[in-house]
Amino acid sequence: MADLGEASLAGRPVAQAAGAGSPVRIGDVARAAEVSTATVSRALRGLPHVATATRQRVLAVAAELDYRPNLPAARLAAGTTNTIAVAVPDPAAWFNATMVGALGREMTAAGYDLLLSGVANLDERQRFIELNGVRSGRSDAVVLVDVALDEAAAEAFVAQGGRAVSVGFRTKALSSVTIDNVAVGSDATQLLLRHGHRRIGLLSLDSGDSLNFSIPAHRAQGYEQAHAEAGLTPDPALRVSTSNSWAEARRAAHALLQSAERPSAMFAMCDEQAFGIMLAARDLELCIGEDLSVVGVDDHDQSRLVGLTTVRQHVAR
Amino acid sequence: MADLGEASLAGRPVAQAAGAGSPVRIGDVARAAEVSTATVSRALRGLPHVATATRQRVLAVAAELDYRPNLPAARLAAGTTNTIAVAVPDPAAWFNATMVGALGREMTAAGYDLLLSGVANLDERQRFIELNGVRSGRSDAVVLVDVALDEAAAEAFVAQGGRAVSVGFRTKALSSVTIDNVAVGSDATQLLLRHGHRRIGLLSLDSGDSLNFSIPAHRAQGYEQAHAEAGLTPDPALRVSTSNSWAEARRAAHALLQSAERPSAMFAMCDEQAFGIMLAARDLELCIGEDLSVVGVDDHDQSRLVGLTTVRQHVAR
DNA sequence: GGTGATGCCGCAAACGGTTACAGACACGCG
DNA sequence: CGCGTGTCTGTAACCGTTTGCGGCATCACC
Repeated sequence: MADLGEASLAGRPVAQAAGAGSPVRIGDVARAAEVSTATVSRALRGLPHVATATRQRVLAVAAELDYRPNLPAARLAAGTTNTIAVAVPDPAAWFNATMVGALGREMTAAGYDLLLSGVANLDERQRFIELNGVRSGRSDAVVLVDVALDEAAAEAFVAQGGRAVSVGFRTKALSSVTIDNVAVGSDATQLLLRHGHRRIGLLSLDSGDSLNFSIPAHRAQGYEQAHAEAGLTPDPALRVSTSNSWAEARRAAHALLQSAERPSAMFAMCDEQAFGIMLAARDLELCIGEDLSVVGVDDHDQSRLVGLTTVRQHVAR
Repeated sequence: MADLGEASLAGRPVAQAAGAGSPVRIGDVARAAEVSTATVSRALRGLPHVATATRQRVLAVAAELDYRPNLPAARLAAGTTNTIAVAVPDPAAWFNATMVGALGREMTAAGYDLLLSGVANLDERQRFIELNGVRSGRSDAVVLVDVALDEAAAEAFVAQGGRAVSVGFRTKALSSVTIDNVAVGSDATQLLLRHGHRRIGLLSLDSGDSLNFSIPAHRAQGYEQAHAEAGLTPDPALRVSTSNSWAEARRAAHALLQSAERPSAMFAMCDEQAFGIMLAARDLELCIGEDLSVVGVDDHDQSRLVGLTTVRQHVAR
């Protein structure tokens, strides 16, 4: 049965793909293997209902012909894309990049493609959501990393059949993975309180360009909570807020650290800000660890170099 | 002419997309606008040969119906994907992340999707190249960031009609954008020589997991060259090599800095390594800037915090 | 030997767009 | 008025897979 097929391809050169000769289509494989395209399709994708001998013959012929299925065609016919769209506010930021890297590894392992979009403002978010709805068939699912969606939008998205996962914020309509940011704020603050600090500055994150308002809010809440549990009330004057650029953080910290009753410690939303604070401290010739303690949140490798204490978040699982 | 169309949609609710009612296809738009699908297709994509009135009617109807073209179908028919696949060794590394961010911005602006793949070894590279050839129609082009391709592979790729751009290394068959890494190495070394250093350590990058062997080689070449121009010969003992992890760099630097005739300056391939060196220096209670000068290459924002001198590369244009 | 179950396989109809080609129409001009 | 020219639009043939359904052996079993 398979003899003819096997025989016919014996000894032929393995790669005849040079030049731009007419691309090999599934029909060509079918013809060469003396089966129908249906069988080729099934055999190549490991579906059942294909005799072992047939499958192997098809596999051999496909390899011989160097056949590559046409993805758009397959996607159209199957109605599935094996692609997941990932939205991050800024692909270059440490946390996001690390997250994208981890997602990429998992997806590759699972046979999915990763479509990356930078989504930094409401317009872009809108566009992203529209373009990745089920209807356009661009992706099978989306994961939103620190790109918040309001409940209504999330519901509408899933109502149309969209699948979405959110990272970094919680939405009822979506499954989400987040860390407990109240706990983060609380832990960091408690740490400082235990070390005897009583004037702890809070450098919060502007919601300006970010689409995830809840993180700084929750961490600030933890900050308040830790104070409350210690029977203290934080001085509102110690609370400032900037974007996540170290330059802005530096300016803000500079001002704060020059004030009459300057804080003895600072809690920053992210390490970028923490670096800014440390720069400001250096400007003012304050010694980190003695004159000023700083706690950040992420966990750059570099953090430890400069003696920055951080609450660690394990980005990759 | 357009009256009927215009009239018929006046006052209707804008969004009737709720629920998972049968998805709107191009035919529905055509029917509602009283034109053929061909005209709808042309109108929606801004192609010529459509009367202005007709185009506007189609646009209005499409918006009204909340029509979203099905991408796989469009791609199949048009034979183009509007997608560019980007390969980077490690999406989380600073340089790569920054590059991906910049590419993403440009591509979004140009209407392209960015498909991201981590390509860290030869198998993955092979897979990437196969999957992104023209034949599979997954992407219109690829950009290889620090993922080197040998000439033969590159030629084969373009011979089949593939388009590729390489970043960080040069290949005859591909257009490539790279910095002059010999100059980088030379500049850095000259800087140190000018400052009076005569024993300059070189911390090179292993080619182990990286797919781009030429960068460290070129920089090392610049290092040699600068020495030669100054009439000096670098001590081979000062030349070590690690992966791009700061931990390994730290170990290597530790050993080097403990040796009898330790270097007074170090040139590192990347800032990750430079950080490792600085950690080692701290271990040994050497003062950066006095006992040891360190020059790295990238340009993290954080670099300036720790007094690391870097040769700056403008990643984004 | 008849019969139902089972396992492989092929036919052909989708999937939802794009586009070559040709038709229709208006217009200007000799 | 006939005809060439140019602009707009429709018809229908793809693009290359996937998959529901039915056919046909083969086999087990009564």
